[in-house]
Amino acid sequence: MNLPPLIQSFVLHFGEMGSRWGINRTVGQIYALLFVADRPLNADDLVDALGLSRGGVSMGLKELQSWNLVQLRHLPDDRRDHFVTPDDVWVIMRTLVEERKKREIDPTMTVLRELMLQTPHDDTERHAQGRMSAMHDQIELLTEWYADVQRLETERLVQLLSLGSRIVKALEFKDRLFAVPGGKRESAS
Amino acid sequence: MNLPPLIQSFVLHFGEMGSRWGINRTVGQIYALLFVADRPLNADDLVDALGLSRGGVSMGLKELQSWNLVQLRHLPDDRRDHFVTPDDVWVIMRTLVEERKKREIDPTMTVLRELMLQTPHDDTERHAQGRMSAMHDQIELLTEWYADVQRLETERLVQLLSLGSRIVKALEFKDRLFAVPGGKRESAS
DNA sequence: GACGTATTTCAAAAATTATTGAAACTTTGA
DNA sequence: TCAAAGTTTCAATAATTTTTGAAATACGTC
Repeated sequence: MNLPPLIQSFVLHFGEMGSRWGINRTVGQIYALLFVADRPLNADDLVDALGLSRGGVSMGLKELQSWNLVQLRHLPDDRRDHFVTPDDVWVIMRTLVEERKKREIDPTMTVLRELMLQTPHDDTERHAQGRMSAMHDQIELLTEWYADVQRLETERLVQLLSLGSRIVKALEFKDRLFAVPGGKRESAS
Repeated sequence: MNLPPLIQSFVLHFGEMGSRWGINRTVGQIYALLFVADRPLNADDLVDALGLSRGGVSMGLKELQSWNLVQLRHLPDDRRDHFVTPDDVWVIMRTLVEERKKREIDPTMTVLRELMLQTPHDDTERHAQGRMSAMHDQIELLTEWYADVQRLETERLVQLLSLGSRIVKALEFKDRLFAVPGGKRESAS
């Protein structure tokens, strides 16, 4: 590996974190380098810079493309494939959430929905189904909230995040105007 | 494995998803069973129900405890350790986010902060440091938002989530009242 | 302290996942 | 159609992770 020290530290860290993030070292390193690179890189660049095998780079890039985390880019007068990550870190974050949801949440929701349809057969199963139902409903609330918020332009989203929990102050003030249909009654606050 | 069909499907699914969630099959199955069980279970219960080895169950429980996802519980007149998951799925979700942040985000933030302090040494490093800085700032905004929102009572949180992006309507209305101190100047909107 | 029970540890084996590199395939331009 | 350049595949190998189960340790009671 032959990289400026700042970049090398970053790349090595991403390689190490890979296993916690559900990707392998190779993929982590390739992504890290593309993320900080100041120009599109091709497979040879990656092989040289990271000291990986040709095949490994090819597979890593394929995986990153399947995650929509890198994009193919062609340079004039060069028929090799080059790759970049999106410039906008918000685009990257949205992609990450989207893809993780697809891989880590959607399959479970499918199973939970199926299990909801079965008829419990004794108290133990009835209790289990109740727990699964609670899990299902909570995940659904979260994913629907995200689907909703995700449609906001980045600028509004940042505004919202910057506000943090001060948002609640605004809500308290407006409780009467924006009542949630069917919402619970509360003790006067 | 000897479980009612509804529970068995759930347990097997969690075992399969384990690898995507960064836990192993054993841990996934143990957690799933504890989550739906209608009483605290001990290590023997888990060995019998899941067909795992004694040692595997011990290690799995240790890992789940390190994640704060299961709690030790003692029953009267029984000196064996029993285990439960928290009843409240919101408590579970908060724990999960907390622990994933600790494992998947905090180490990277530490590295990013260190790399921010280094002096870039040419244009390539300067560009790389800019990218790292953008990554750092975005993650910080998100984690601070979460730290903030996380302090809300569950009821308020659910209220907020239910509102989804309709929250923006409220914000638009109140832009002038809740200006963020030090916020960016923007083209007139 | 000694006994019986419960729990943890850990080395070895099994299973899974990552990586290499050579061969096969694809694409492009002449 | 061919040759050269670029890319992907995949079987073999390496590395890592998971799982087992027997031995060691801890705990509680007499």
